[in-house]
Amino acid sequence: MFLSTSHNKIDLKCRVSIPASFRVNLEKTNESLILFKSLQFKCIEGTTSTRMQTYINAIDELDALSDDAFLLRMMMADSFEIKFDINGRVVIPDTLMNFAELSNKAVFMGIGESFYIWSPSEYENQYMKSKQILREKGPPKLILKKN
Amino acid sequence: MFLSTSHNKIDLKCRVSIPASFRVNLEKTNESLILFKSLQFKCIEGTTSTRMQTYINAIDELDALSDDAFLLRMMMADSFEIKFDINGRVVIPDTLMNFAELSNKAVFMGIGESFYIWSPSEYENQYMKSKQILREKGPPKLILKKN
DNA sequence: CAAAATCCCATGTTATCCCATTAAATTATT
DNA sequence: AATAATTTAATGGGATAACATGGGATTTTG
Repeated sequence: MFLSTSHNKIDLKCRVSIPASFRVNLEKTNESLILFKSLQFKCIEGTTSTRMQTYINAIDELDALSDDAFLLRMMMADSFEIKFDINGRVVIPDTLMNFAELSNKAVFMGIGESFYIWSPSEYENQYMKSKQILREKGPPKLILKKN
Repeated sequence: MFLSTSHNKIDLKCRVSIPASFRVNLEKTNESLILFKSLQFKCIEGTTSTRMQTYINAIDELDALSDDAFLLRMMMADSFEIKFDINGRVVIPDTLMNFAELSNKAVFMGIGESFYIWSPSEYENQYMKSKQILREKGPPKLILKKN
């Protein structure tokens, strides 16, 4: 499970430390890390290789000519299998740096099955936005039980 | 799995480097590389020999006299088992070069179980198209579904 | 024997590995 | 409880290896 938020520095080589708790989460199941462009936000999404594999398997079950299949294939094309260095750092690929408009700071935000990497300013925007929605519409109606 | 995108040069001998991560993916399962004409796009598709075998098996489950079976057999006829040189390069067969309208640049696009090889311009077209679909229809539904 | 395909080595660039250092957090000691 | 000691985490930078590519030598083929 990926939880909590932390602010780390991106150096000149585009290296950044993945928060230790996130790393432990990957290591204990011996999974590798996948980074890809979020389809919803201007941020990078990180997840496990097994979760990515379920997406890949899902493609085969769709109509190969459908828009959904097309978008999922594009998502794979914008995905990267990322290796850690001995200190728990990764290099963020150029295309992802540009897409999320990252420069020297990254905000890691754990959201359960995956996590987001934001630029500080974009993170601030989304954070404000969520507070406003909460004020206007109240807490979400969660359905915890499956039917 | 085949992930991410890279732009490589095709030299005068029609040689091109297969991205290292794709090669590793093939080597670790000791599979050979198959290249063939995409049935959907103006591009070359690359995949593993075992996945090609699943295509072959799929033909037998179709009506042998159907158009689908006919098209799949034609696909096999335009397929090539490709050998690497010592540096991880392959030679792209003439018919595939022509089919995908390749000249001196190739865009390798990993899409999970296989990958595409595009001309830069055709790649650009498809990429733009995907961004437009995403804008108009939003992310694919399956991505929101939890397992 | 000529033309083409294949093999093998050379090179520049980029990414990766490894060690050193700083900062933070945790535990131990008085 | 305060401070010292130890561990863990985050960052910086240089050495090394890997990758993509060019070009020549050798083999194959028609």
